[in-house]
Amino acid sequence: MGRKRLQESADGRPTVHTVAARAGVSIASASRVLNGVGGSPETIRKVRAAAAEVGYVPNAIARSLQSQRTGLVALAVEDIGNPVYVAMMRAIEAVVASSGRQLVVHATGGRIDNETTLLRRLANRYVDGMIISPIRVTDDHLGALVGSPVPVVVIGQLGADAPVDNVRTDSRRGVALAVDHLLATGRRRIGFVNGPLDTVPGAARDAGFRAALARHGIHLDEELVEVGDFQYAAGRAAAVRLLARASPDALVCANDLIAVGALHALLAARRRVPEDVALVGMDDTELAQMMFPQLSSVSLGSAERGRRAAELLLQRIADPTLPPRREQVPPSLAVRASSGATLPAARPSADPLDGPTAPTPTHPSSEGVTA
Amino acid sequence: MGRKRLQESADGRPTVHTVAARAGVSIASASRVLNGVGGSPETIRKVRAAAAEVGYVPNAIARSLQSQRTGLVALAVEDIGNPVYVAMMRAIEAVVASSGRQLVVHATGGRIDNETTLLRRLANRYVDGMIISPIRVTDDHLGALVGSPVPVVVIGQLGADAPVDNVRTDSRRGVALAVDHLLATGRRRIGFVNGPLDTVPGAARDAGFRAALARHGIHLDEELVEVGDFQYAAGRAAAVRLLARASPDALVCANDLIAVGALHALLAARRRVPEDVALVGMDDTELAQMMFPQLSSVSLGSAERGRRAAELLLQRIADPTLPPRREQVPPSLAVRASSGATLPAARPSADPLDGPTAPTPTHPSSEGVTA
DNA sequence: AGACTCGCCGGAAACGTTTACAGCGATCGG
DNA sequence: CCGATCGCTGTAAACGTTTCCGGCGAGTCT
Repeated sequence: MGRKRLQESADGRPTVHTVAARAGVSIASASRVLNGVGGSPETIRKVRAAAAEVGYVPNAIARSLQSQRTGLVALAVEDIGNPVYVAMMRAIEAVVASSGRQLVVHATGGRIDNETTLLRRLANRYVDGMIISPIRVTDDHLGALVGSPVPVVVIGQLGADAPVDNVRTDSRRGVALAVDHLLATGRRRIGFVNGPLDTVPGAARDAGFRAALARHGIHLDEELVEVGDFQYAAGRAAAVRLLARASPDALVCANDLIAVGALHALLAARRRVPEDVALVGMDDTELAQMMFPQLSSVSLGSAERGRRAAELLLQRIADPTLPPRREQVPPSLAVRASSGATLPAARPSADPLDGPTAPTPTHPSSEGVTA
Repeated sequence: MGRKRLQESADGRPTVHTVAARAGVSIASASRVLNGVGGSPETIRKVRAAAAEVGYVPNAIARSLQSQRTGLVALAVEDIGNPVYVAMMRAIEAVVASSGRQLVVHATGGRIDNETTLLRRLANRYVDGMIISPIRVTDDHLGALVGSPVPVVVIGQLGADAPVDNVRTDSRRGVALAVDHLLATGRRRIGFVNGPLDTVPGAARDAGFRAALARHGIHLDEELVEVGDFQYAAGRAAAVRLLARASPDALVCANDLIAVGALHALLAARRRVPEDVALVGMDDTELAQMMFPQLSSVSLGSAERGRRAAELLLQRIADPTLPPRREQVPPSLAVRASSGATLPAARPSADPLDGPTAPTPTHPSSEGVTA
């Protein structure tokens, strides 16, 4: 009852040997036919028939071992639930899939050790490359990055000299877009709900906010700044704290999740949006359009960044000798109902579908004002 | 300058041969030490030192080829952006990661051909198992499922006789929970915004809605039923159509995304929620709690289903001879502000954070009323 | 007609790991 | 003091595939 040696795999499934034996040819010929390279018409016929009869499917692992490539690409982000990463993931998945590869997703929870072990584990060659969007960057990171045996593309800010493929945006300028817009529409006491300052985006957005106010010669009242983390619940709590001690007429949030939390806090505190307080989020995720009123949001081009990162990665996999490249996606501002009104103006009853005074009725509107 | 044969891998990275040679032992001894099984103290010391010096990392592919397991688990869902799948994915990721494995994610877009090719491709053994949540089930599916050479667990409704591990919920009863609740709070003209009827969940929810009304002896006005797909935009459009021709005092939505779309449509049409129209979604995703007012929603235990599916899969990977099992997660109803008021009652000013008349202030409240 | 090319074929060597097996010295018990 | 036991080691086979290379028959060119 024992399987014939060298004929079928351990679990009884057919191998290339099975097919070859059944077709009466060598495994070399069988392999060639199955890969569509070479073979006489007669051989091709016999091998195809044999393969079909036994239901042969090549073993991807053995193939990988031989070809030194797995057809897998990894993506490591902090939280696969954050809509901004969902958008990135969608874009990446699309280009990765179009190259016949598949995506392995890791949720790092933003923990440094997780990320570095992930990077080090790359050395075991289980994937052909990796896209990582680290939220904190340490020297350890950098070391693991440059020493990585497989291509890595980083989405996000990185030291200027790091010899690593990198696609980034300018979130400082993104925050400035929001501030400019709010000032232009008559807001004066602009609050800021940020994520942790020890993260790369948190620090950049804080700097951007302060710089933008300074550029307009406006003194920043520290009471108007609050910090939580990049989640909904924390954003809501932070906004509650801020509202308890200050009365902003506008709120910039470092994140759409935070912005949604802030919207909750505002509505619960009986402030009208946008009449009493204008609200601007960041990342311009689908969430922004799902809220009521729809949220203005600074687009940091997450889908675009994902797409470009994936393309960079595929190119580097194809040719590892490429010099490190850096791409930049400019931010833009999508103005929607949550910051649309400078005062309770008469509503133009244009589109019955949109919120009070919403100027942009189109659905996936990316018609942002690029400063 | 050519690399020494059998010493390092094609790209110059150390192999077990490198380590063995450097330590002056055989590759068998090196391998044993590196796997922590056997070896004299002296050998262990030498091998460890050699491995550290050359920075040896074992090649996962070669290991997989030998051990016949990859340490990867696949998850195939329709849309990785839908928060219900995000919740599932999180839960699955947690248990999969705790077993030292990693998750490969596929977005099928709900297209049948995609799903079946995915299932057939399992035969190439690139993953140790797969969790799939098909939205439509054909005979082709079933064929590929039962014939699959690697374990597959299905999340969702499946033919009663299919010999496949399966975790499901009872969405018909879920819809009934919503209808009962709305009737109990005095609603009489209950509308229903559903997804496509040719999908498994769409059909089940339609049947559940009709059965629930019939059970209460209520005639269903077909004007109160509308169909779109399971996305936000389509849900919104469907709700707009429905509101244009009928005046429900409550709306059940097959999905939280649809419910959010319906909320938009309602607010834009100047219907107050819940005073004029009560709103209940399904899936009880994070989105439901992010809306204002917070949405009542029928929990179908998506995280729980994901968790259980992952456990089933891991068990079957460990022991493939297990008989097929089926688990059922009961639905429950989370009542929140969007259906909380039967009439504009006086607000208990309990928690300043919550919406008008919100009865459940706790955050990730899963305190649903299980009927 | 003979040397050459050319297409096809099969044997065998890789890819990098784990592991069955056998050998071998040292220890232990009688 | 000698045979059995035990722990350690190295050789080699396996996992399933692709591919290099030499051989061979049939044509082609001179």
